[in-house]
Amino acid sequence: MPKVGMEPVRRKALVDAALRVIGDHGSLAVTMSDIARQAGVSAALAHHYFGSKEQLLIETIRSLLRQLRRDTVAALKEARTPRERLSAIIRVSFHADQFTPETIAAWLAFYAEAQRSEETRRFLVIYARRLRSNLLADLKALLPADAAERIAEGAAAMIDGLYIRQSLKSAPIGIEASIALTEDYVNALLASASPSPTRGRKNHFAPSKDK
Amino acid sequence: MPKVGMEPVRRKALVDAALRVIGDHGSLAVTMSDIARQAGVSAALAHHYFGSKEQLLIETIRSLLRQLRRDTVAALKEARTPRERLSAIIRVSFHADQFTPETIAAWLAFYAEAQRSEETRRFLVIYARRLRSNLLADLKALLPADAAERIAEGAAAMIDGLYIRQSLKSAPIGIEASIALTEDYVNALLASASPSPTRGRKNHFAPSKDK
DNA sequence: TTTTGTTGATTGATCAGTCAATCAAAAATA
DNA sequence: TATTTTTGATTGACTGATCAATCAACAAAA
Repeated sequence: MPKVGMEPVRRKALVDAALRVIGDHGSLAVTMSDIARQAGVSAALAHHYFGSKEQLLIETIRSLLRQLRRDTVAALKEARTPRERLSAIIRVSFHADQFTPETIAAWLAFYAEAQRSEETRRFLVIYARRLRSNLLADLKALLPADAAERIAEGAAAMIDGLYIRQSLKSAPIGIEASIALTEDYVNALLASASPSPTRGRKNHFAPSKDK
Repeated sequence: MPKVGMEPVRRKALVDAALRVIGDHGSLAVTMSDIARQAGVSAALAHHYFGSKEQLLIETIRSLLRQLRRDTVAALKEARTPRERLSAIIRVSFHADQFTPETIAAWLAFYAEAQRSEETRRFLVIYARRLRSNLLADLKALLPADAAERIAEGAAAMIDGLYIRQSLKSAPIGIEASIALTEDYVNALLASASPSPTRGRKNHFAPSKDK
């Protein structure tokens, strides 16, 4: 069995195993032994390749993000108009792979971890920014910048909120319904922010100051 | 110092301490010693009154929920019309006490814990249901039931999503902006769901089933 | 003296991380 | 080609730290 060139194979196996174990267990409080067992190697080997548990977890979240970016790029490639691209972004967010209980649990665990681990937080901030700016780019083609920014913020929040609500597994909402809900939001706010594309917008964002 | 009738005092002190320590630390992986120290007693006493760490955490989340319900009931008492009540519910969700980094971190930690602890999950489900049904009750006074249900779901998701995004502390959104965003959503969907209150609604919620 | 409140010390379990040793492929050398 | 050396892969066993939970004991009311 012992051969040369095992490193990339083991690293991938361990990262994949970590994702699965974390997803099943619903928490980052899993042992290196659990992860290593899932990957079919010893815990010592996991330490050998990653140095520490924290580092393995960092690599794991990176892999989650990489997958999401791959999916997003692929989906955007198919879309023609800004409006289509918006739908593509929304669809990817609820893509079947991402929306399993295990993956949702893993995301949630990383969000919690981000409260303590600066590096984990950085990665999640990257995700949040990316989602927001993807939405923003296309919204700006349809709306004035200030309205576009608000809607991007709102849509991103709704997507994240649908995720977290899904994590409770009570009255699960379903992929299609989640997409529909987010699309509805975008449609309704596009309509209300530019009833006619040129003028007469109502300002829903009353700049009321904190009480 | 030892006097009789300490039990309720200590219980409250410990629960409050737990909330603070969890909020600061951003995780439930805090020790009984940490909590007890914050409350000014020994770890053994915390075990004496709560039996186990898990039980103390359960009581802590209950207290969080109790506070939220108190605030909600109070806010609803002031509101007259269904539309006012909707605004009251939204406002309470982002009430200053609830929207501090510490409290948000605590909520997030409990969401993560809910993946493992059945009892924690039950409490969060109660919260989710309560938010949804509060919104629903007033929306039903303004809209047909099916539209009301969708908007309630969407608004609840947006509220939770704004929370989770806030937890990342990058580009924090702020209380008033969060309220405005949610209000905007409700306004826009009220408008789009009943352009004239009687007929002509568009059905944004295509009942497409999950593939 | 009984009850209630309280703690320091201890126990037992769990885990991340380390280390020395083993094994087999690859490379170097004869 | 045959033999030796080197190197990467791999692990079991161990260590040190942490922590929840327990317990025996003590102090102050009742």
